[in-house]
Amino acid sequence: METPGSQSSLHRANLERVVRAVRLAGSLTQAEIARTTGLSAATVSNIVRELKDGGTVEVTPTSAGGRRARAVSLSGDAGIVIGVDFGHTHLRVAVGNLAHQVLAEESEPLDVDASSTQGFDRAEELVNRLIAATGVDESKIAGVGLGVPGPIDGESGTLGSTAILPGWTGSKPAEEMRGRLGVPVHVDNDANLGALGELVWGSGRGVRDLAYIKVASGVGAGLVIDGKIYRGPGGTAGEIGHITLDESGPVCRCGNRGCLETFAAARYVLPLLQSSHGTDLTMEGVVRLARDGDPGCRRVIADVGRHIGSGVANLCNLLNPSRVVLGGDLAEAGELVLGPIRESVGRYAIPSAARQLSVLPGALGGRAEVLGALALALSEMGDSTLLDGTLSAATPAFT
Amino acid sequence: METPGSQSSLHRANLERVVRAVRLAGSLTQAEIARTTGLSAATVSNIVRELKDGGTVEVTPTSAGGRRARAVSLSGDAGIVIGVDFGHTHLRVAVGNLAHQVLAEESEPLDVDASSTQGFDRAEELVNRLIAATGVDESKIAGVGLGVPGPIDGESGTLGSTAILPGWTGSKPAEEMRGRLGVPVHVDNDANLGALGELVWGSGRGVRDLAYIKVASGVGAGLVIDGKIYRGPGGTAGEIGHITLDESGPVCRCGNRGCLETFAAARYVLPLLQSSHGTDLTMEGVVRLARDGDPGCRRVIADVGRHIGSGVANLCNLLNPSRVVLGGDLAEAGELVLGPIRESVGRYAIPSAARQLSVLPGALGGRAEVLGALALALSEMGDSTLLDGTLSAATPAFT
DNA sequence: CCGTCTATGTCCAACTAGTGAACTCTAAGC
DNA sequence: GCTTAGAGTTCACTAGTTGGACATAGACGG
Repeated sequence: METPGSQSSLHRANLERVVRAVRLAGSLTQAEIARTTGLSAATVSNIVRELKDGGTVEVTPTSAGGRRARAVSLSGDAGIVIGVDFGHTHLRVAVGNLAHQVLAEESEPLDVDASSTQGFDRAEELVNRLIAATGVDESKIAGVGLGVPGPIDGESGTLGSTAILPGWTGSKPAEEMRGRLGVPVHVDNDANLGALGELVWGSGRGVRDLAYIKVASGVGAGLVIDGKIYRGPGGTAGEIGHITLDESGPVCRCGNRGCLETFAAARYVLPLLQSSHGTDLTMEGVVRLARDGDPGCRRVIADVGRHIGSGVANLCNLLNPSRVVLGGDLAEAGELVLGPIRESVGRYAIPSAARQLSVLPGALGGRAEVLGALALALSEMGDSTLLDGTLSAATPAFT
Repeated sequence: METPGSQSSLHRANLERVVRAVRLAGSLTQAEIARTTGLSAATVSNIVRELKDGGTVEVTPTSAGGRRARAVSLSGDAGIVIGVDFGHTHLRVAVGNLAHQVLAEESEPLDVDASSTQGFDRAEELVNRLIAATGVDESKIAGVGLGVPGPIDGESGTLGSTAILPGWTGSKPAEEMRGRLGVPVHVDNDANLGALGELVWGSGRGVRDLAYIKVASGVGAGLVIDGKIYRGPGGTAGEIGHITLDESGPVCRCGNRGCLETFAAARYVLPLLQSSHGTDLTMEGVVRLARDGDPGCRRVIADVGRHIGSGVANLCNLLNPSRVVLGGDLAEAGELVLGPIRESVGRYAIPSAARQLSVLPGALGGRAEVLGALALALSEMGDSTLLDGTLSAATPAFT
């Protein structure tokens, strides 16, 4: 860290290499570590001892001078990460460890009109409750990922104007939560986190580039390019909801006309069904009715799918992701909405780009965002954090 | 290389670090190298000696035991790279050195109907001529970047169907050229190379994310994300020309209707002016007439700009690049086309994304692609190639 | 014109960290 | 019970970086 490019940094890199290998495999013997990392057995021996002393790693079977295959695995309590997701109506929290396991997860309703302060209070409470429930040491928290349903200004960390949580505009969620929990907090918007969540734990496993389309009260997309969230220089990448589909279409809340959102988002779609199906319909309800065979709801969902497909076709021509994952309430409609999407993509995207695109429903449902927040905390932390001793009570008092 | 993660690799990394620092600064003293790289003066001393012996670096003023500030710079003949660009009607070749300087550049007309073999023959000839002209040693060629006006299949390196160079479909340009020149050849399509060229030498300097829009007989975009060409998993990213603007618009050669290309590309636009301005009009001619005040041409160009702006607005919403550079013949029209583009972007893109977007004309004109090819050769080579001794006749006979 | 001062580059001894080879240990197979 | 093979450790060695001592040369001031 101090001296970039000199033995100590090499050593650090090798430590990380070992940790990464162990994490990916879950559990390895030293010999296997040596093979997968390319390091010599002797080096691995030293590194494993160092990590074991530091507490980041556990050596399972024998403890003394045993010989046969001692499995090395990340010690469960080396550090934990927390994901917090503020949704339109929910607050969700998940606790995970550095081995990418989710230890606990819980959600509770959140009043939309609540002030941001109340929201953060509730979040802090729920985090503490979950930590207590899992029985881990609070000091082991390595980082927090935070999802908010609105645009975040990259530099200042300020939450931009969002019609979803009216009282929250201008607040600085990362700062707030850091103040309460005393650990690094990383924020991003829900679409980006959903993308990351599906990539790591859901329908995007095995892919490096993914677009996560979330249809709820608005329409947004989270882009993951080469395994990392792509935010764009201004932090507003992925605004698929405001692609223009029809220059003379309905006026959108963004001020333009005929945005994809005006054909697909709940706030514009639900009114279409009000005269026939009553006024207190939700997107969830429409999906349920459609699955039960209601023709009107089916038609509306298919139309929404077609329009989303047009947007995805544009996305596909421009970005050519290998996978598109549909999230939000609408994903529950399954083929009722995916079919029309695929059809539209097939029609409007150039064939070579469309051919190798797979459009899948999200596998995580409403959990995608919290899990993405967890993944964000893990990735922002980097593997090095757990080697710094700040976590694992390593570096005994010799300074 | 053999042993990833062990002193020799550290040494390699440090060699590269020094080379990179020198390249970026052009010329540095050892003390400055030590400061910018963070390495110790002793290490720098050793590394510089090694590089000097290897021939990759030159030490300028004194040669013996002098003390005051000996400038270290990349030796001009440590290696050269070559860029080759096959355009619609041109063949362009540029020769550059590892210090990112262009040593020679030349273009000649190329018959569209020529076979690919003839084209490669001509390219080989021109490359040899330029090498002879610059007086560098042919064995110093480190790599070649090759631009072709059509889609390249990433895996096989096969040129896809392209209406621009009819006889070339199915050829493997990289293989062909490698066979002739005997050095690594990297291919990409002209839009991607144009993007890279403008990024490194033109209107994109200082930016990390850029979209280069090339309007010629077709409309394509090259995307650079975080300093690297983004091709997408299928290699077809950037197909902005086939974004659908009007579902019931004219039929496009891609089979869809109302693609951006049908409103902006030469093949669709020129016919509009045939009855009034004659049949042998070129895009260049239209631009010239427009600049001279011809109202019909001005109108057509403005309309093209508006449509391109719609496409850019979509691009902007989805990807949020910090800069869009317009290339191709159309760029010569300057504000006549940029104005309408900006206007359209302002209208159709979400404000937060549009606000920080700058739309600029290309600074390199028709040279963007060759220079991009040069840059591709440099970047694909990586800094390490010139440390391998394969180039610089290092590693004297002691094995 | 000369001494002093300072920054530059080089040399050397010390130290860090990885490696191959030898060695110890265990469990399995005969 | 003996052998064998794989696992992990120890040790001497080597590669490579570092801090400090040293030589050098130009700038500055007298």
